Amino acid sequence: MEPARGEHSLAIGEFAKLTHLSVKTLRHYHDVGVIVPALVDPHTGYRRYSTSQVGSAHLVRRLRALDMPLAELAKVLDASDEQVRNKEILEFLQRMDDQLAQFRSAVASLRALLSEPSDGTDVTLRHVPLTHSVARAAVVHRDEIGDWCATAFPALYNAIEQGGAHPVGHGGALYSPEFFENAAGRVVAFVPTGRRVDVTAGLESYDVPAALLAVALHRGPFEELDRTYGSLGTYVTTKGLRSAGPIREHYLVSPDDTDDFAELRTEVCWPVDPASASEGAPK
Amino acid sequence: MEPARGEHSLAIGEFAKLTHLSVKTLRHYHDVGVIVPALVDPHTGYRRYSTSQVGSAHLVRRLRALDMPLAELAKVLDASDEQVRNKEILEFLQRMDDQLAQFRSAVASLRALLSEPSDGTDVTLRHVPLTHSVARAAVVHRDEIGDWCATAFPALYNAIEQGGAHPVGHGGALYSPEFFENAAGRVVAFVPTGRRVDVTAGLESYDVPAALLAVALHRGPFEELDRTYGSLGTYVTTKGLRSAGPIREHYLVSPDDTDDFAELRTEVCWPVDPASASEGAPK
DNA sequence: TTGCTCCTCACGTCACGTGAGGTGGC
DNA sequence: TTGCTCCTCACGTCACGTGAGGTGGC
Repeated sequence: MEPARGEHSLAIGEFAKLTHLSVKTLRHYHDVGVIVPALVDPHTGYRRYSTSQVGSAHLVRRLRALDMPLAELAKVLDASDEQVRNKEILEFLQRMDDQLAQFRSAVASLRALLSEPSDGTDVTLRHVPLTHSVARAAVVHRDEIGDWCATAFPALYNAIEQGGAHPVGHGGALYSPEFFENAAGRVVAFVPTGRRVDVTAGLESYDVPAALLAVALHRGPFEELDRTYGSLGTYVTTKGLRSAGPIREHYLVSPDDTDDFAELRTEVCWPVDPASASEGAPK
Repeated sequence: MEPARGEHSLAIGEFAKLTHLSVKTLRHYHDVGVIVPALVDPHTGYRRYSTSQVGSAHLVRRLRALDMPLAELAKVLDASDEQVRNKEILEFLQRMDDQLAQFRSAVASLRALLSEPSDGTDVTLRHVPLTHSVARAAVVHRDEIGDWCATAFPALYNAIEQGGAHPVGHGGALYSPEFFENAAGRVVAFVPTGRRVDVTAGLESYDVPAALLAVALHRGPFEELDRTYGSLGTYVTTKGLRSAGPIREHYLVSPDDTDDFAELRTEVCWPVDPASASEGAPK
């Protein structure tokens, strides 16, 4: 890219003043291709920027202030079409709104932890029978679990309807230990149907196994599930129960039912070995 | 720290389930002293966590969701006193409010850049004489410039009053090239007094040098100063003017005068070599 | 006893910042 | 010509994640 006629060229230090980006930052942006100098002296390696690059540098500064990754930034700047570029930026701003909401709820969650006493969550033991269901399984990262469920459950309910069947209970999911221990692992989202249903690609007919479950009811947003997991896990541990199989969640009141996440209700179910439970009973 | 009587011990994988922190993360937190296991088997190295540690792990998760640095987190958790701890957290939440405001203004600044055309800022050339002032100088990082000015200027106005003098113009500051090029550099905040004033420690009597200034008026928040710098710097470059000395800002309407940052008015002044200006004149 | 869980390095990632040591431009 | 600006490595930082390779516990 050569400077057009009438444009003037700036040394990196001058360009830093006009853009409020540091020299170190500018060199880094050159390395990764975010802002490439209009000219690089082949002999000395001196970078020369054109005054016409100042505007996009200002854009870069603003997008970086909002933590847009450099790789995405490079793509945005490369967008040949002006309108494509602005559309991508507006989509990014949309994601920023989501982040803002997350931020707010993180603050609320911290305040709640400080103000509310560690609750003595009620735990009940419950036998559940094998349950015919329609399910979708995948390896999911914890960060993406919300989005994944948001597409999985509509697909499941839709498939059940297409199959001429009806849900006979709330949707739920099984979480492998790796999901918690590695922050990513196999998740099975299911909706019970009571009978086998023919399903389309991407879904499967699945029998949720019978189990003895230690169950606690979680009230509120999913980000605060750790508290209920803590109470339930402490209960299981102190009672000397041995865990048996993937943890389950039952979505009694889900985001499909309410926009107020304080109203969400989730059963957290910790499968336990019946032998360990009966050992504890006589005590 | 040994587990108290009645507490039960958890392997790292179990602790991960109760806290929703990954095993890798828990090992890292051990390394840096944020969450130290209640017990480490000296033979096998196996970590053992007590159920009483679950609560502080939940706190850690929330503070990390708000990007509290681990070093600060370790201090918060070490706070012997319960009240000290909560006070530190509430102070942190206060800082979060500030961050939230910054985030909003970053979004606004991006939208403004997309919607408003690159403005043809008016630039004027102006000779200013040497000006007796009271000043405070320091090496300041760009991130801290706002806070630094917020303490510097009240100190300057106060010293002038104590010295029985009066300000004879708006406050301003000189910014060394390094401030822009390295994101940190010498800054001199000054308030003109028209005469010498005896000053207290930390301040100095300072003569702002005479200069020929290329001046542009910036309207709006300081985060958007880059746009005015871009216009002004482009002007100086295209006119073939040589810059001469640190850039100055004059705070015509400052945060002391208004809470609405859209109303801020800042003169950005680019000292230029008079010889280069007269060369341009005949053209 | 099998496999699962746990362990410790060592290195990678992301977006720069920090020197060291050296050369070019006005 | 002096000093200032610019250059390129190489390494550090922060908060983890990613394997590799190996051992302990039920």
